[in-house]
Amino acid sequence: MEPELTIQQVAQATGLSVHTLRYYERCDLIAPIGRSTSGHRRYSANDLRWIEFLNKLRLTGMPIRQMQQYAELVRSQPDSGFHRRRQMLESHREAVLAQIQQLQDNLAVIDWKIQHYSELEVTLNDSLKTPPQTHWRSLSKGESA
Amino acid sequence: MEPELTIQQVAQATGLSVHTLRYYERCDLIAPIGRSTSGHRRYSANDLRWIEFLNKLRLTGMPIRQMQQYAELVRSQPDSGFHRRRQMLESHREAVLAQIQQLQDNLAVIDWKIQHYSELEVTLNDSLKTPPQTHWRSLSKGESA
DNA sequence: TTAAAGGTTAGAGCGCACTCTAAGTCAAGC
DNA sequence: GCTTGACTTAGAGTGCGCTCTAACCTTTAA
Repeated sequence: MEPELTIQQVAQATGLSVHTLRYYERCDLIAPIGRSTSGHRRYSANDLRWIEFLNKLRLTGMPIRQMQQYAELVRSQPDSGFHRRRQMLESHREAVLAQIQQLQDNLAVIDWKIQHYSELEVTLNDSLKTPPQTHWRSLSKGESA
Repeated sequence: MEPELTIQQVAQATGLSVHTLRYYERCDLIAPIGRSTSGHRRYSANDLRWIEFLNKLRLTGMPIRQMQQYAELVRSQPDSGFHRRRQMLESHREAVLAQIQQLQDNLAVIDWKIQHYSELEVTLNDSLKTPPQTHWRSLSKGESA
C-alpha cells in the first residue's frame, strides 16, 4: 500500500543525487529513513514530500544551517509550535524578496549596457555600409566599456 | 585632476573588501592598477567604474570564470568586438531571468505553507478561547508539516 | 553460480569565492 | 630616531555544499 521508494527513485523524483540524499540525512535535514531487512533505505510518501519541500527552501537559497533549525522544529514539535516555524519561513520569504529585488536592480544596469552595445553595433554597421567620413575608432570613449 | 583613490577608498565605495580587490586583480578580473612611487595602488575613476560594473555581474551571480572571459574581451578589444560582449551579457541576462523565475516559483510554495501555518494558528487560538469540543491534536495530518 | 547492479558506511576531496597570515616596505607625526 | 598605520606580496586557510572513494554487502537475472 505505502509505496516504499529506493534512494534512486527519490533521487530521480527530487533531482537531488543519492549522495546528497544521504548527506542530508547525515546532517539531520532528513530524519532517519526506514530500512528494508537488508539495511537499504526505503522512503515513504511522507519522506518524499518533506524532501521536496526542503528542496524548495534550498532552491530559494536557504542555508543548510537554517534548514537544520527548521527541521529540528518540525521534529521536536510536529503538532504545535507553528508560530515559530511560520516566523522562520516569513523571514526567509523577506530575504528572498530582497534578493529578487537586488537581482532586478543589478540586471537593469546590465540591460542598459546591452542596449549600449546594440547601439554601438548599429553605428558600426552603418559606418561600414557608407564610406566612413569620420574614423569609427572615435566611437569609444575610454575603456570603461 | 584625476582623483586617484587608495585601495581603502575603493573598498569603501564598492563594498568589496581590500582583500577581494587584490584577489580580483590577481585573477585578472581587474587589469593591473597604477601605482604610486611607493608601490601602493592608485585607482582611477575608470578603474572604479569597471569595478562597480564587475560588482553588478557578481551580484547577479555571474561566476568568476565568466567575468574573466568578459574582462579578457574588454581588454583585448576595447574598441570593437561589442557583438561578442553583448552576447555574453545577453546570455547572462537570460540566466538571471530564469533564476528570478525559479525563486518566484519556489517562493510560491513557501508562501502557501506560511498561509497554512497562519490558518493552523488561528484555529488553535479559537480552540483555546472556547472549550475544545474535539481534541486539537487532530489538526495535524501526518508529519509532513 | 556467478556477474552485474545497486545498496551501505566513514571519511577524504573538491570547487568556489573569498579571507587571512606572515613578513616586509614606506610615509607621516611625535 | 621611532612608532604607528596603511600598504605590499606569496601563499595558506576557511566555509559551504556537495561529491566521490574504498571496502564491503545484497538482490536479481542469466
